[in-house]
Amino acid sequence: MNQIICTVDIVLLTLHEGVLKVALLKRDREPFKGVNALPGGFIHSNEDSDVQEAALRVLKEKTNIDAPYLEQLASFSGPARDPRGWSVSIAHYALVSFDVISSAAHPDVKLVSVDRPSSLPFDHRNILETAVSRLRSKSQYSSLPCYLAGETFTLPQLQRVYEFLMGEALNKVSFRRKITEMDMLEAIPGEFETAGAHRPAQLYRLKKIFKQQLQLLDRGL
Amino acid sequence: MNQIICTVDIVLLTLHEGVLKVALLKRDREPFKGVNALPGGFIHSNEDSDVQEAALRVLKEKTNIDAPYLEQLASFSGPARDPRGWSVSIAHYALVSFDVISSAAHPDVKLVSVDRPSSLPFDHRNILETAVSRLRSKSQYSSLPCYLAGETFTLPQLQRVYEFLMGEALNKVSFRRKITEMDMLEAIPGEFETAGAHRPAQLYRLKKIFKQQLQLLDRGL
DNA sequence: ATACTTAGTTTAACAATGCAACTAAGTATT
DNA sequence: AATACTTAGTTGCATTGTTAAACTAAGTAT
Repeated sequence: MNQIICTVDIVLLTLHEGVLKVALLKRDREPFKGVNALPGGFIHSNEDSDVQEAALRVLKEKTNIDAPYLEQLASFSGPARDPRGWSVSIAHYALVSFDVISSAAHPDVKLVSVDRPSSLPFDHRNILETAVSRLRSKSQYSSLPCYLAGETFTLPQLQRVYEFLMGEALNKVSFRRKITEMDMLEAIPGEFETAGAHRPAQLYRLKKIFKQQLQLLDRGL
Repeated sequence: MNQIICTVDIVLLTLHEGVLKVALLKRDREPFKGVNALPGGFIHSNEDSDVQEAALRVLKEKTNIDAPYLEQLASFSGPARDPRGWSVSIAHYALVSFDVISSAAHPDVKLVSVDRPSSLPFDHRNILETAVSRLRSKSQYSSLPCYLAGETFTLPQLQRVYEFLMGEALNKVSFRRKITEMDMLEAIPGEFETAGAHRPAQLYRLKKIFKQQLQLLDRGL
């Protein structure tokens, strides 16, 4: 059997200052030592129970972040993507609110806009684009964007998240109808967000059942 | 670095006699020698240019089939799924019409209904269920089912394929409107399917552009 | 010639969506 | 303290999309 390098990479995405950003980490070893790259690492067959656990472990070790939502993205493979040899990277993507990243406060983690294509090592540009495209596509008909909105949020806040990801303005009434239809949120009794000289907005959170399980719509937003 | 076993498995699906069937192959070596399993094999780093090519090669070698549509499904991994040790299988699924399988005429290929859960080795039951569920889910809003319908087909035939996969009767007018909207088929001039004592149906084929590229709908069927 | 069957289209009822205008509830201004 | 202003959240209606039923089309069987 031929030797194959087996790794995981994580595309950690967050919304900050109205743009979608990815967490990059300065590589601490060769190849590409010192270059900013997606957090990644080898699968450890002695401690990981599967690749998803490997991804969660790598993310925790390298960025000190426990991702509330992490999903397998795809495999990226070939003889040339890693200078060390024929490799498979099983890429994952994770969504967090900005405060999860800032409270983890890891000094080497850098947030970079996904649209400003700084040069990335390996095929990380390709992995990143696949992740962003998957996120945008799933935003059309699922509860996925909620994981970017944080623990609690108002409906107008959530609508702005959806609108950003889908790249278009959404009708307020339709949006709220669809969110109600998904039946994944619960109002936090008595909690409102006061954000200026106007009526405060009700705060919501994801129902427990939907913490790791996406809710899907039949007919999109 | 720890040694990890790196393989591909292929879920080859087809429609035959009104049921969805998966191609199984009698294993020619240990582990599970002689047992029916999904076609699979090691990635060959000296000849495969990526895992997709590995999957196409394995499928061709083991079943003599060139899959017109093959897509990555997901990775399945862990210390226990393969008795030889910690392993990753990058599973793919492929869709073919029944005549592709019968014309390949491989003696060891067995077609089995996906609903009759004959016992499968490794975690192949899980892989199979994931593939079927992905197929059913993508059938809701994409051109994927066309690959099960063969090279040429009539609209009523295609509708029956969609209905089978979606598990519900579809409205004829709506179905045809959505198919037109997808704009992925071309009528074959002058070719009709005469299937009994009634009006013949126009034959269609997938436009060349959509031979490997799915067409998606905004709002499902 | 007439009946029968399935292909494919038209019509009209019905359901989903989206806009505009409304009420609600706070802060800022006079 | 009354009024203006802003954003939250709802209501009603016009518009658009979806579907069932009925129709026409084109073949074979009787």
